[in-house]
Amino acid sequence: MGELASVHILDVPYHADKQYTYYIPPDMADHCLPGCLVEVPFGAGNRRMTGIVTGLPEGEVKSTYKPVTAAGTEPLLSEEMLALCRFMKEFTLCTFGEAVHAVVPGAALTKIIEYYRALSADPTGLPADLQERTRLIYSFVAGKKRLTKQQIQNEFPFDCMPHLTILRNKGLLEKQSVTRHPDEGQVRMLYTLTEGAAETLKTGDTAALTASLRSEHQKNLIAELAKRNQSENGAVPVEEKELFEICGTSPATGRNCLKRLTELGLVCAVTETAYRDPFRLPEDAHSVPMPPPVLTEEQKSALDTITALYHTGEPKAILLHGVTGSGKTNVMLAAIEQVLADGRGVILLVPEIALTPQTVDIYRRRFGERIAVIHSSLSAGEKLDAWRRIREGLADVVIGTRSAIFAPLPRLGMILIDEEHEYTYKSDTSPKYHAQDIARWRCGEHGAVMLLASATPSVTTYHKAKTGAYTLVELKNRYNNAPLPQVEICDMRGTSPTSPVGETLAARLREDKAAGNQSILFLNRRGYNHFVSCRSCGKSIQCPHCSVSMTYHTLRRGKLQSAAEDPEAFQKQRRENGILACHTCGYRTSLPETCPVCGKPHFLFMGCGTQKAEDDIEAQFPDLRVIRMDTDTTHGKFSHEAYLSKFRAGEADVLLGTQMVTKGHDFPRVATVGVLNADGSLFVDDYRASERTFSMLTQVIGRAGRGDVPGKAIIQTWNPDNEILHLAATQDYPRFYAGEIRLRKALCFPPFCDIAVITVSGSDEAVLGNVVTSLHQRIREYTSTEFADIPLVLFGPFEAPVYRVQNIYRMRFVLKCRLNKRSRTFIDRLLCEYGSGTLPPADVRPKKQTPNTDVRLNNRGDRRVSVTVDLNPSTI
DNA sequence: AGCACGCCGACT
DNA sequence: GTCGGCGTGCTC
Repeated sequence: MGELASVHILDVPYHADKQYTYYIPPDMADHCLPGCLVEVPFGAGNRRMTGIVTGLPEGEVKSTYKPVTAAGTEPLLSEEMLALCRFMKEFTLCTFGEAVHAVVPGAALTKIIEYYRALSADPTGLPADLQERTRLIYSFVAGKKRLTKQQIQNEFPFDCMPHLTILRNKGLLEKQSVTRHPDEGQVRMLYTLTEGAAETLKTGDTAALTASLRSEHQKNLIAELAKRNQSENGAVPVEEKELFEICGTSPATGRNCLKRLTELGLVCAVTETAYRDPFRLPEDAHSVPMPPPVLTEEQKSALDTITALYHTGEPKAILLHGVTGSGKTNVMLAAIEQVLADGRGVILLVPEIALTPQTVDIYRRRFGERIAVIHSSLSAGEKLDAWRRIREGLADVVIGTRSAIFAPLPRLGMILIDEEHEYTYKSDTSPKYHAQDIARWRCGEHGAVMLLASATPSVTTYHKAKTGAYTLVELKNRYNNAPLPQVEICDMRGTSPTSPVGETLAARLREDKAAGNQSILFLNRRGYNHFVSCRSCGKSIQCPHCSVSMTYHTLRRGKLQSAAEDPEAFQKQRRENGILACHTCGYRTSLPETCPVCGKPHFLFMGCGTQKAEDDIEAQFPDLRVIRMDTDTTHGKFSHEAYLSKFRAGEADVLLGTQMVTKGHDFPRVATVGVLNADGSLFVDDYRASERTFSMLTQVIGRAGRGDVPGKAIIQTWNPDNEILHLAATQDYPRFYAGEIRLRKALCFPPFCDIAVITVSGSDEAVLGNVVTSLHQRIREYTSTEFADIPLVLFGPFEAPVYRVQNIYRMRFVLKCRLNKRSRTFIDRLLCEYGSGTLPPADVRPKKQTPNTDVRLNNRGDRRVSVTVDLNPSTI
């Protein structure tokens, strides 16, 4: 009874991700509960592995069972989180361990690190029969204390594994594993007067306490503590460091004094968990709580619908569709208030924290200390602290990006997803979950409400609202009945595709400047020139590791020489002033002197990115002050905010940038918004291209003319007749939706089917080809026999849109089908069969492998392939 | 991922 | 005969 544990082991490949049964040694029974972290021996070599106890099955101890070797003190995962991990494994086809990594902060998990160590520091006198490479590795390791496999591998261009195995078998190297325990959190030591001392103080004064003391320092410390003891809100313990600073005591003396005073029974230490929160407001900031916003009639009625649904106590999903400027935030704020008043917590997801500091600020000022903000630029320890604070119930308003959906609120009442249509809510690494799916599941568990908000909902969400799965709540009026910005679609046909600002927009920029207004320009491409191609052979310069063109970036600014006047000097200057960068893998290199393909010396610089736009605008309008904002300029933690506040303060006339300039910033003085290339996102090979373009344009247009300045949006395009552009110009979502949903139905795209993308990748193209062929055969076999009942259409195999990334080749299959238990079982089977990462089944393998020449000594590593699946990916 | 088992070719 | 490389399959 109770002596067995079902364990899911973390960090195992998909096909080995099963529940394993271990027996619990009697002394560990208290610590092996469902949700606990355990350490178990695994595999033939009994490697130490971390696992999670998922259940305590009944049954006999079989002789094959191994024992649990260590256990955490209390469950790390609640029952809800365990169930959530199981759901994610099934729903997204990830491993249980990957789900756990998403659900709890990394710092909460035990890590077992394996090291290699040389048993003798002397690299001479090695056995004679060792290969040169083996010796090389040994002398490298012998010079160091201990190294991980990766650290060793990084030193050598060939596969080290076989050599390490040999060295270990010969007793020259030793493998050891070290457990790194979870971060325990920081505890602050605070000092205060003992109760006895406090009593004395009540009857007498400070002098009564210090009378028996001889040291001046001790007297000072007591005086300060006494002062804090008598403050209005009871005793206020103080940190050692602060205390010493106030009293002007050196740390060494201070500590001695405290020790002595403790012995005398006058002072005692209390501990307090220190939750790190770098974005916490200073104390006085919440002294003036923000009053709740006053709602318009329309907003009030929206809130009533939401409240009514919330009070059913049953899981509900609502789409709050409000045109830009209709005050969705006010309704959300009010909804949150109500849930909090009901004693339950909320999660608010935003697309990207860095871009919405004002949004976060609104909530922070409203809810103060109850808020936890979660996002990627927190350190591991800060994330863990926030997580603990939420679990303890100390924070019940959680604001964050995608991963905040896992916030362990004990009583969850509502999940709000702002800008619901944003692609950032879909994870692109395993587990490839969509925050909305997790939200729906959690709301189901808690009987909570999922509230999706957007001005341009995704077609799938709107469809659910239209067909009754979600409740549709609409806000149709703009705040104060503010008029929509006037939109002008500018035909750019016949102008040079490299000149970013057309005549209409140029005139408008001048007007704005003259009137003291500001403008925002949006261009969906970083860099200077999008690509560089050879004048002779026409080939563009490709990244050596990926199959994409490299983008030219300038490093130094300066007057650009004209190419027409002196091609030689022009090119020399380009080479000296800039570099080529790969936006796929980050590889950077200088511009070559001659074409790598044909050897000719002249290049054409094509396409326009933000850098070039900035230069051109400055050349065309010398008196305009431009701020450029893209991932190249905003690397620092707070640099977004720095640029934005500079712009808000009027220190520039034009804000030029990529996507990030379009997100919810309110700039009262912006009169004009310009979209430099509206076509950029229109003809992407993705069924959501129209949806994206519509939403992007709507958002950009909404930036124009806030405040008392009438706004104008100028959309430059080479396709002025495109319907999507016109629909966005009039902000006519219903018509956009009607057209789009017809198209989706006719072509069978979501929401009328689901899409599964299976990717096979590997660094050996030939082996990859074999695996792809084999997998293709197997899919066809399955779909005509065991899984013939699944309605499905198979596309592929074909090369991924970017075939090669960092020297890994990628082939794809696209499956159109309904995702349900049955079709997931099918894909699960494929992953298990092909997921072992080894060779394809014998029947499709070439008879003889290429001879094991010196060039390809790392046979094993080269021939590995991996098969992954993405269900309803955010891009295809 | 890592380990052992088992098959086939090469070698004492 | 047996040693060793490589491929296959399993991990409580």
